Amino acid sequence: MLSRKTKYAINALVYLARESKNGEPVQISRIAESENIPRKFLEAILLELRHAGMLNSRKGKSGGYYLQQTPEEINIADVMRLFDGPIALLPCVAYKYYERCDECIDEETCGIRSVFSDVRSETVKALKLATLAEIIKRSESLKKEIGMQKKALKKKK
Amino acid sequence: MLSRKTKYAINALVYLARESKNGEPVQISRIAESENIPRKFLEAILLELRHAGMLNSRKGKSGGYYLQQTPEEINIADVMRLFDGPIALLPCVAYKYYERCDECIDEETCGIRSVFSDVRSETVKALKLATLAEIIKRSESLKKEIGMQKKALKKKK
DNA sequence: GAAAATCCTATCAATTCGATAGGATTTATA
DNA sequence: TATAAATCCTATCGAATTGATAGGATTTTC
Repeated sequence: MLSRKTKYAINALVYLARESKNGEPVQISRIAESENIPRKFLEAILLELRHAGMLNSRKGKSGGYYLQQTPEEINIADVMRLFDGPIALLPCVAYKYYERCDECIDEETCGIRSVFSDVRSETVKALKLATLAEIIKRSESLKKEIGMQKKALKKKK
Repeated sequence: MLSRKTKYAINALVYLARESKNGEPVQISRIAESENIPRKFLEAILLELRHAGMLNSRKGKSGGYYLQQTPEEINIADVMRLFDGPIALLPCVAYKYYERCDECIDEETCGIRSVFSDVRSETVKALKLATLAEIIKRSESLKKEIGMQKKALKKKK
């Protein structure tokens, strides 16, 4: 499962992608209130996202955070790796963060590893495609769909 | 990442599928030594696997554990759920273990949820297909492949 | 009845996780 | 140029989880 930290980070990023289109900085407290994230905790999260190069900030009065990369560049895979470490379910199939399994005798012929290697590839592929832009696009097309369904239901009545 | 417990469980199950084909019980200590798992820890793991119906046991002298289901029936998805809980990365897309996200305003139109729902489906599908039989099959075909490669390399020399 | 196996509950130490505290630093602006 | 308002940064905390162990109860074979 995602850690709360990662979930908060994703929510904050999507919020910024939505609200700060023109690159205007948004204050921490505004994000915290809108997304229901503990203020101080969010502060630490945004700091890490800045160090990772996804966000940038302006200090002082009228300061705040804004996207440093485009919504098309920022993807869930990178965010997850930043806060939760490897996406792989076993260290021996991790891309960054690779580590040998201690018990494993022969990695090359391990059937378990083979299975988890496939899972990792699939997952990373999907999460790389899951950019902020993609997430917003999905949510908008879902809203449209639901709207259509409600209309159809009303007509039926 | 998989917990150590789940990894141990998978290793023990694969071992049993390999070594106890005729349904003969295998002692905990033998599995523990072969797979490099702390004896007492493994004891607790096998107990849980029995309670879940995957294993059965015989007590007393010449007792031990053996598969209760076939190697084709026992799959990684079920083992992971047993020890690590949901396979989904967000509680709101979990199959068993579903839970609402607290902050989420509208689950139906959440782009984040949509992404993680896709990931979950893919992952569960792959892990359901990853039965003990499939794992053993993969490891054998990998051994064959590696053998072939070494032969080819020798010939070249 | 003794040996040898599983069964079962309780507990422990270390780590991780979610969160907070408190002040240092920077910047806009009145 | 002082002050208000924002981020920056490090330290710390309590609770939960994780990996592992202890110790004896129970069952079965011979």
